[in-house]
Amino acid sequence: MTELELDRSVGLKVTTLNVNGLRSALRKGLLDWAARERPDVLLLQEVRADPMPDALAGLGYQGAWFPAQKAGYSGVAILARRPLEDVQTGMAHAEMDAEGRVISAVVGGVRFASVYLPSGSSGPERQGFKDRVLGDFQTWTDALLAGGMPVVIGGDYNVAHREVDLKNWRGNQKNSGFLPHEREWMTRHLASGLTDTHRAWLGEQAEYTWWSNRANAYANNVGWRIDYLLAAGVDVRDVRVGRDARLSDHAPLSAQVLPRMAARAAGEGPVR
Amino acid sequence: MTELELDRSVGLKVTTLNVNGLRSALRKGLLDWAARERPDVLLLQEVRADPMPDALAGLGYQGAWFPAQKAGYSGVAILARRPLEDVQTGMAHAEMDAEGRVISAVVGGVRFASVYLPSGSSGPERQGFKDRVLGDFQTWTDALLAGGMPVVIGGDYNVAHREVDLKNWRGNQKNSGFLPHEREWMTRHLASGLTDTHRAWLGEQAEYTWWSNRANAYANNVGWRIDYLLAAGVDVRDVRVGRDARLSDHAPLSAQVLPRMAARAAGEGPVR
DNA sequence: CATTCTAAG
DNA sequence: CTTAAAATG
Repeated sequence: MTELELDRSVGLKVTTLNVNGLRSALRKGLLDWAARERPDVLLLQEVRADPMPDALAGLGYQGAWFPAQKAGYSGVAILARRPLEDVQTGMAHAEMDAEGRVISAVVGGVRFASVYLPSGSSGPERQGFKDRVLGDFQTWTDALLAGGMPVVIGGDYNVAHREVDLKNWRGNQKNSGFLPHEREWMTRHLASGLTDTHRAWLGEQAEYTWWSNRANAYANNVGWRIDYLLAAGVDVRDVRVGRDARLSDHAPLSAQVLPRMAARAAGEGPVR
Repeated sequence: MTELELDRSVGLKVTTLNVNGLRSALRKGLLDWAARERPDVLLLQEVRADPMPDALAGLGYQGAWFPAQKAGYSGVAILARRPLEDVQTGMAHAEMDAEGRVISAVVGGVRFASVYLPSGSSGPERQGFKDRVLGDFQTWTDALLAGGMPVVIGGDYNVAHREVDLKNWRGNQKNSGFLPHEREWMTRHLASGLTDTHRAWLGEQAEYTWWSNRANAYANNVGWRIDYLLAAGVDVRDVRVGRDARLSDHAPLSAQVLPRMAARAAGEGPVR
């Protein structure tokens, strides 16, 4: 057994990725990427397909799927190379659950959640929906954290938190995703006991996870950081944005998740 | 001036083509094809676009367009490298004209019509529509022929006339496009004074103008002859199917159209 | 601008 | 199987 394998055996590598259509991401090389990166837990959003159990089975993944009622729309999934325990589809919220936006499962003693919060960019009606469900989602995470089990939430929040989290913060102060009340909600969300592991590990440097398909947003790195890995009760290290993966309009966001004890024993200083 | 150019100067080269989306055909090289083939008159069906006056303007074509009311559906056009006179959109038939299925214009003293008769393959309702309008279309061509002007009708009739006109005639006797009453209608249509120039020039050999996109119909040449150039009052020669063009699921069908006198003077024996 | 779905062929 | 549009992001 190599040192690398030893190192990995103490934790779980997790990746969150908005695939913008799983079939599209597969065409763009998701399988090769997964074979290379080998995350232990893969949290997918905007799957836009009914359950595809064979999608990553060849690489040893099993999965739990939560599609939207409407075909080709939204949908989340959680895949893992270890047993998935106590899968929970949805968050007991009729509107959110009709759109397939939350799924969670326990892997290695940690509850992992794949979350796709609504976009408000298509109009006032959807912004209203987003605004309403942010509060309900907070209620759900409050209950989750109260359970006491270690938690990792990965997903597309459709909110950039601070000015450093998008290229044109000045011009986007009136646009969905960087509205003052969305940013304040994110501040409260993090204060409720969830660490923004990207910020904690990588600091204040600008690094984005989503680029519009319009213009040349990606080439010019005109992006937003709207995908997060939030953690409670675990230590997290090696947080990394896979900017070059090009599997969708979002980048994969990965990290090593370590049980508190194991990390302490290693004598390092990981996040939280 | 070469002999070829001299030859061309006595007549008009006409091509009919179901483009299955003009934008798609442009992507597949319609412009290069037109620059090579240089038909004087181009009869297009299934344009599936609003008027695109610039589409072939660079090659010296002017056009008349008759789109369907429903965007992206059906639509016919007639383009020519000579002046278009007396353009007539539609056939004074509310249902047909709402679907942009007939347009005609006079070029060089000949009335050219671009026709897209309905498909019945999507179900009984559309087959019923097709069956009804075949009679109305015959009424329209009767009036056209009664006018006494030379006529060329080019288009997608969605009917194969005889057994030689499709690969699997036996298996298609109950399928739209080769139903007995459709074939009988075609027989009467031709008997009303319109020459099937393809049959007249090329004889009994099997040659198709459309291949399904399914399976490997094109590679196996499992096709149908459902596109026609029908003529009255003109001589027609050099009828040719451009099987290798691959501009859509249909092949272009081309011919030389000669005023009766010019053809007679040349001492040849053209069609009719 | 890219995705998936639908209607139509 | 392919096109174009519609909805959505």
